Amino acid sequence: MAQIPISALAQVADYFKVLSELSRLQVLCALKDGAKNVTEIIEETGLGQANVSKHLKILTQAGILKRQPQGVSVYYQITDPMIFDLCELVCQSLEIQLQEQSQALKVLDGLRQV
Amino acid sequence: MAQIPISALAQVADYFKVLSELSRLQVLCALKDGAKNVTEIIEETGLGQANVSKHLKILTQAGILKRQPQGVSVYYQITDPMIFDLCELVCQSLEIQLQEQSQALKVLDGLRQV
DNA sequence: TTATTATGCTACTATATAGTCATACGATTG
DNA sequence: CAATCGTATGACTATATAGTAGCATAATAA
Repeated sequence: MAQIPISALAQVADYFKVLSELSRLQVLCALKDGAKNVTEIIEETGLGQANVSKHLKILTQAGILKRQPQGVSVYYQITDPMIFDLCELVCQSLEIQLQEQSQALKVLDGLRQV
Repeated sequence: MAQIPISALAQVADYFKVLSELSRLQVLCALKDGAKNVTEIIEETGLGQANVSKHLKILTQAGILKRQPQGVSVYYQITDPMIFDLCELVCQSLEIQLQEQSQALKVLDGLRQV
């Protein structure tokens, strides 16, 4: 605790907060294979326009997306693919938890048979 | 998008949500060097008792902590040190952002001198 | 210019949850 | 058993924010 200043920890918390919304993760997934404009993101996620716009702003302010106006439309792109490493790690952890739970269920099942 | 089911994404979002609170990160940091009981966690974080207890429950339900009653007190322990890898990655990303921002400021400064 | 399309902005509502107080529970001790 | 210590829980308030509707703005086309 003492070694990590509270302000730094708060920034980390804020970063996680940005990633803690299903809609925003959907947007990030939509951009996984490259830049897309707002309309395309709306189509791919099925979210409302104003809503998508809001989330794009939040993600951009967090430094996760880059905004690139191009003619009439605006393209958004992921700046740091590290995001997907984060998701990867969380997914692995969740999988392990599921495995352990199913193991536990098996054991319980075994006990019931006795 | 289509390749990742929405329910899986929602689980990841929930996981990030658990980590998106400063108080909970403080608790995790307090447990970084090993198991502690609730009283010790309260002392180290400076948070209220009821509050700590609540956060401990959330962290335990998320599978991040393990609960171990021991006599009168209850010890909590981190189950998956991967948490700290996550924080590490986020910190690195934040540092890079800061560096880029300071670079940008330098450039602006240079322009102003002309 | 006017129309159209793409995006952003400003309230507003509804919901979730952090923190706190008071109380309850559970294990140990006398 | 009663008392006490450590922890958990329920009720409550205050705050934050997701989603939405409607309007504003900017770029292009007719």
